[in-house]
Amino acid sequence: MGNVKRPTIHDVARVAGISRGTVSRVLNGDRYVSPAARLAIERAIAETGYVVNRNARNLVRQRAGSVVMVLSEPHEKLFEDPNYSTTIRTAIRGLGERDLSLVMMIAADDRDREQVLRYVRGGHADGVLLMSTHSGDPLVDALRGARLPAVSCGAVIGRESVIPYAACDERGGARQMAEYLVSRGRKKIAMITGPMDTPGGIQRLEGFTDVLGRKASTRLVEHGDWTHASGERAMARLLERVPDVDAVFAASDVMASGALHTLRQAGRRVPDDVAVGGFDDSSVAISTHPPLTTVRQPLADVAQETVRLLLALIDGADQVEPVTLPTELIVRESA
Amino acid sequence: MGNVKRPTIHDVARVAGISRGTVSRVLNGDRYVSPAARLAIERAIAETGYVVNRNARNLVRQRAGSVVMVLSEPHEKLFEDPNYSTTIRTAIRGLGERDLSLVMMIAADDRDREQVLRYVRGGHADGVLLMSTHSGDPLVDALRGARLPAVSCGAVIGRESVIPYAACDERGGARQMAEYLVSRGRKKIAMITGPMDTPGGIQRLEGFTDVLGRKASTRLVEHGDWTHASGERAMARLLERVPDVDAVFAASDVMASGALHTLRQAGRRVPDDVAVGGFDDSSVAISTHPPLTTVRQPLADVAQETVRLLLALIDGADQVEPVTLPTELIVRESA
DNA sequence: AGGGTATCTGTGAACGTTCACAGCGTCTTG
DNA sequence: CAAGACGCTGTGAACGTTCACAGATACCCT
Repeated sequence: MGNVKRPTIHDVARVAGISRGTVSRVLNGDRYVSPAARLAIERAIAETGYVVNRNARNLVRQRAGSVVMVLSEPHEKLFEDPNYSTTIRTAIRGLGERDLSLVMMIAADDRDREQVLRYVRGGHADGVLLMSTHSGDPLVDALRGARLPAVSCGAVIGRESVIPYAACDERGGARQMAEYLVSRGRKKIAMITGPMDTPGGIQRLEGFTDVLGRKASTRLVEHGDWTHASGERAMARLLERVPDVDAVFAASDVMASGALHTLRQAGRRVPDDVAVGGFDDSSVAISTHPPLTTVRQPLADVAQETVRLLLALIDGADQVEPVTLPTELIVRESA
Repeated sequence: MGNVKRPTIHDVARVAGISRGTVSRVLNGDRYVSPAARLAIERAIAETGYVVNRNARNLVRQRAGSVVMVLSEPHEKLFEDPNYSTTIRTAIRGLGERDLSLVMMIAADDRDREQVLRYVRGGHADGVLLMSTHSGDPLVDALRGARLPAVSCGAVIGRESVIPYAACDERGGARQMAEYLVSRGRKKIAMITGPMDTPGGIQRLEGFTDVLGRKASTRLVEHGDWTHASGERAMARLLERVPDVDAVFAASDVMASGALHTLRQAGRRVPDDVAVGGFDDSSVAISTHPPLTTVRQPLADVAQETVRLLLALIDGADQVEPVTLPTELIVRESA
């Protein structure tokens, strides 16, 4: 649009009175440039307003110049978390320092996945950042087949060995919550899990059973699917089966909010009759009544580590060690 | 990594026994290609697994090959809405058909904005998709200066004439809610607005006063900042000033949830004593007690229109007409 | 038959970089 | 003083496309 022609490296060279080879060298921080030349070139760059053309650079360097972040949300759950915002922002910054841009793709259905696959297969990305990918996802194998650097933000259960990841210590976080409920004198502690094909689903339950041991009988465990409605239903089933339940740990704040709803309708007081714990410390945690005691994840750190691993892979590392970071218990009024 | 060399258009030409010019023609859907040549080339493409190199194509075409979506979230509000997910997905699909990829940037603070500006100024994007930009944002003028196609998803108040947009009819939606509350016999209807530098803040209040007329006295209007806490505080002030208030319309579900909290603490029953209306139909709308009557926006349609406008601009249109789409009232139990 | 279209094809020259190479001073060192 | 090392510079050749142009064939119309 009405763009005046952009200055090229030739223009800079001409203005500075130096060859384009040397200009390229200062652009890329080569050692062998005389102070005089460097100064002249920097002046010329400022004067012309030169910015490198990424297409030309990436063409000759044989790179794509971008990393694609794939959001796999099997359900209609989607964004919802402030998680994404933090993660995306952190990723953008980390990648930006290496002149990589972050392109977004969503892999919610087969059509989406097809598109993602074509994209990465086509060599249009230098790496892949997987978000909330579940274990059965065909994308994982496809990506593996494409031999492209890929890292997951959050472990991909059953695939830890095939896709490196940075994640928070979900199991440890669940353990914190369970220990807290026990320490408050709760005796009959139930759990509402997430889907058992997600890391959050599996590992948060593991942490729970770590603490409760054989007290964590199947009678006290119900499975949800992260949604509010599933939290409601799971709580209803628990109340029916174990009327004297005095605490419930939901694997997400949203499900905890559903549980609160059911408890209220059943006339139970929270936390007096039943203590409720959530997970995520998402925005709903403070909009429920009472506000949720929950587990906070170190999202920014996880994101940063994810990017670090991916960059290492892009730089040619054969493999990288997964990273796990600790969570924090946030005590509010629901427990 | 370990990538075998990717086939180029030359390889396809060689395998098909046809010149690269003709290959390029079938790739770009040119009319003048004989059926025989087309067939041979398609075979060769399939055989070699050829995929066009975007850098080379974009280099010669003098395009960036991507559109950047800028998320401007002045506060810590950030993602939160499923809004984003829908919008992003729709945008990816729409842009994908034109071989444009969607790169994400966040402009929450000056450092971010600086980065965004460098990026678009540098010609690294063919267009800009503005999300939730507020009127004072320096980015708007900067973008304007860069003479780059830019469209906002949701109007930028005070800048409607400078940045084209697709948005839902916020004012009409607020009108729907106000009319509904009136029709249910509510007499003292209050409003909790959003920040008055956002379209949602201004236009939802306008719709409210459209219906209430002089009954919408300043006594009945409180300003919030979209957060839960601001909803709580605004409601508290309203209760103090107008104890006999019998309905409140909050400009967002999150603030409505805050209002519910305050009302409950004040011993008011919802909807019996006070009806509560929200806006957005976001995930919190069904996790509150009682579930919120709210206004749903046609997000997918808005996103699609936004992309359409941007593409028109990229294609060289001098200007485009803004688009406004109707909202829908969702009646639940809070009103 | 001859001239004009319409359809199809191949070729050369860009697009804006980086990178390897070669060249040339100057300094150090044996 | 020759030989090498070091610091710095310019040049040519890629990278993989598209696009304009020119040439070739076939067809239609007068």
